[in-house]
Amino acid sequence: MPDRIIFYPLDVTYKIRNNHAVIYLYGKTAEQRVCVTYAQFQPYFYVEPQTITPQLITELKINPEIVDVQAVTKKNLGRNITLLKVFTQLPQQVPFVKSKLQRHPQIKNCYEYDILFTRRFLMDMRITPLSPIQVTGNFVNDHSKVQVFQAEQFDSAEQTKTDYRILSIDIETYNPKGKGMDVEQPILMIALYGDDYKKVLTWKNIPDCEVFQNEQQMLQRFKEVIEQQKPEILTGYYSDGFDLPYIIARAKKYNLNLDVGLDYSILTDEKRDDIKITGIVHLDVFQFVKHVIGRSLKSGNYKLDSVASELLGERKHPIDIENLAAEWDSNSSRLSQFAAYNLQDTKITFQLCKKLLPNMEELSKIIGLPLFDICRMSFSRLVESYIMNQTAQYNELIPNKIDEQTMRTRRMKTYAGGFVYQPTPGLYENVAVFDFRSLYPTIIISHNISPSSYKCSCCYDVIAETKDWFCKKEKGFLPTVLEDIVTRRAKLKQLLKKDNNIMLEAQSNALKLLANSFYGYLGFAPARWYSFESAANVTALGRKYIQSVITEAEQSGFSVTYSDTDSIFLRLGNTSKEEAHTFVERINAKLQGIMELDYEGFYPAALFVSAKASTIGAKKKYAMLNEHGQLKIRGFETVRRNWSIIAKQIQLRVLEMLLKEKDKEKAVLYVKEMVRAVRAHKIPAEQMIIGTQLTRAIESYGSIGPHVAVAQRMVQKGMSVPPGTIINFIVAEGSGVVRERACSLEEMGKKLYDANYYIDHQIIPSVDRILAVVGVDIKNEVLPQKSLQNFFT
DNA sequence: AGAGCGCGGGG
DNA sequence: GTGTACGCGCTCT
Repeated sequence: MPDRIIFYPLDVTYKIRNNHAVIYLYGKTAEQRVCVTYAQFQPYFYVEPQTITPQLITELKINPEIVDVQAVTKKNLGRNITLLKVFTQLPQQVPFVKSKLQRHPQIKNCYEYDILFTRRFLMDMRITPLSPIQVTGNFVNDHSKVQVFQAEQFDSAEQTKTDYRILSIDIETYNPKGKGMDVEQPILMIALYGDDYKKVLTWKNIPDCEVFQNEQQMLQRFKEVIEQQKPEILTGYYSDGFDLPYIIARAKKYNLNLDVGLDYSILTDEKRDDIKITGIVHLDVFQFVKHVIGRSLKSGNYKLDSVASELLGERKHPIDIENLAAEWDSNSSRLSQFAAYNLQDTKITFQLCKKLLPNMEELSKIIGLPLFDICRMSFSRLVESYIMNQTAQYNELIPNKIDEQTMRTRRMKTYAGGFVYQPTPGLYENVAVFDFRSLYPTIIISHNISPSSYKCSCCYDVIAETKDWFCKKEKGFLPTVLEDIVTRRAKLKQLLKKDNNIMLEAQSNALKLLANSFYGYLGFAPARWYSFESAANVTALGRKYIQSVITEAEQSGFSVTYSDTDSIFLRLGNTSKEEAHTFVERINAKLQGIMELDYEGFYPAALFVSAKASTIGAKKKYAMLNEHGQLKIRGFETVRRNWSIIAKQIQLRVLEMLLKEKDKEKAVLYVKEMVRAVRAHKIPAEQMIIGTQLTRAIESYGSIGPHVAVAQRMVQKGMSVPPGTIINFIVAEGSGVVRERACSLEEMGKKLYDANYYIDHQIIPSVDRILAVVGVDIKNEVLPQKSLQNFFT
């Protein structure tokens, strides 16, 4: 007698058992974690023959890897197409059989051969991650940490919600000042934070911590806590790139088996930049922030402190982590503050995860992909996955990915982008920023923009600028999918008016995100549904619409400072902030449908710099001062690590002097003074250090940059420089290219740093475009003699 | 000018 | 895992 369970799928994988692909769905019932297996799903793909003949089908069936062939009809961009559905024994045979059949003289093309097997299963079986399903089958014995339920059948179930157990992790490592990630150094603390467990593990006597003899025992305990806490979600901040790879590397050193997977699989970071744990969803909050919500944040960076501060109103503990190594060595009593700092990081990561989870959950359900994938995908991939999920409903064929050559061709072909109101470089006061993102979805829907409706033979209604037209009679697949998103969202908004439910809100956000990403997807070169003509006409129409808003803004007494694809920066002039609000309301009242101008924020000061070698303002490169006196810096590369401390410091001070203090003379004097100090070698060499990461094995470098040259000498001295090492170097005086003069701090000895290099390549580039805005040519200010010298010789 | 390479997040 | 991010800017060749 079979059992029945209500199951919430969280993640999916598959294994080969007895020459058969078996799906392993990991998730939970209302009570506990469970693994559901299913063995009746067969891999397949499609081939398009010249003509379908019984002989061809018979011939294909002789193939040892092919288990069945069926004729099917699908729609391919509006046209019907007859195909053969070719089933193989194993998923990995699909690409193999596809390559073989592609060479067959009677076969024109192959389709859907690169849809991941687990993805195919979810789509075809209509199994939606996180949505409960009724599973009929039996509990069986298997080598697993959770009960395994062998499924015979899946049925729909009542859509109820369940909670997930989250465990947040964060490590602190021994990392003496100035060094990058170095897995040769030990992990000092591991914090874990969940609903029933909030603890810091360490191996020195620190109050309120779980103290171990050594790092190895601490790591062993880390594994135990995961086993005891039984999280469904393990979260961290940049845990894909730091915490987990670090833990894996240290465990490897001690030959410690990190078999945390629910099938006893070992945690590994081999050959991938994300880390998957079988049966436990590893959510790296940073990935989701960076890919999905980053653009909507006020903060210009994605550091944990900034993001938590903005989303939670909670900060990291204000402690200088650079001092940890020294305090550790001296057994300082202040170590408990570092433990508290460590725990705080897991706490805010836990809270961020909880806060963002509804959005991720709804995206996961709407797009039909597991949370693991959702939290790591960029907009275009989210859109593509959503469209792929919709193909079944419309019987559409999924277009193939394209080859490298086509990709290059697509990338070469450009079209006029979104409207860019060229900012006049300048320092402005009272700037209001508006977001105009729902413009493009409306255009795609109302103008039926899609590849299948492009230049139809039945209607002719040209778009003035492009002389193109789109069918008015037959709706294209893509506009249909997009309109469905918009309609669903409109209904949700009605519901939200009555019931301000967090999940409905998240659903609405997910749909908004998809709708707003649709246009970008059409022009995204690797897109399966890429359509140059569609993208080009969307922007052409967009420019028309936006320009009319800009005209209106100007007529209302605002000056437009800057505008690009999705935002407009207005200078208030004599008008007030309230009038800006009124203006937005007035525009919104006129806009049709869901078209909407969002008020993004108000900035008392804003600085726009010019693009390189141009008097036109650079796109997405500006610094603004918000109402709380914080600088919002966008697009300046100097904030990065591979600039010297001195250059970063000078840039920040100059921006502060211009935006906060509004004192350009002071800024110029400051730069001149710093240049003089650099020239006189009054700045300590430490401030001149440029840190660049060695990303691979030293032998594998073709071109030898300054950091590689320094690393080569380190190797000669017998030091180990594994990939990931940050090479700190200083450019010393002398002749030859930069590489020949790059030295580590130790190698500097009595040598002097090359003042000219730092002035020309670090300091001036970090401020020249900023100061150019206020009419200062810093190069001339700093090097006034040059022109005179030329004059006299 | 084109190719090669590193940046972000973490400590 | 039916696999291999992204877009920009610097340095070397």
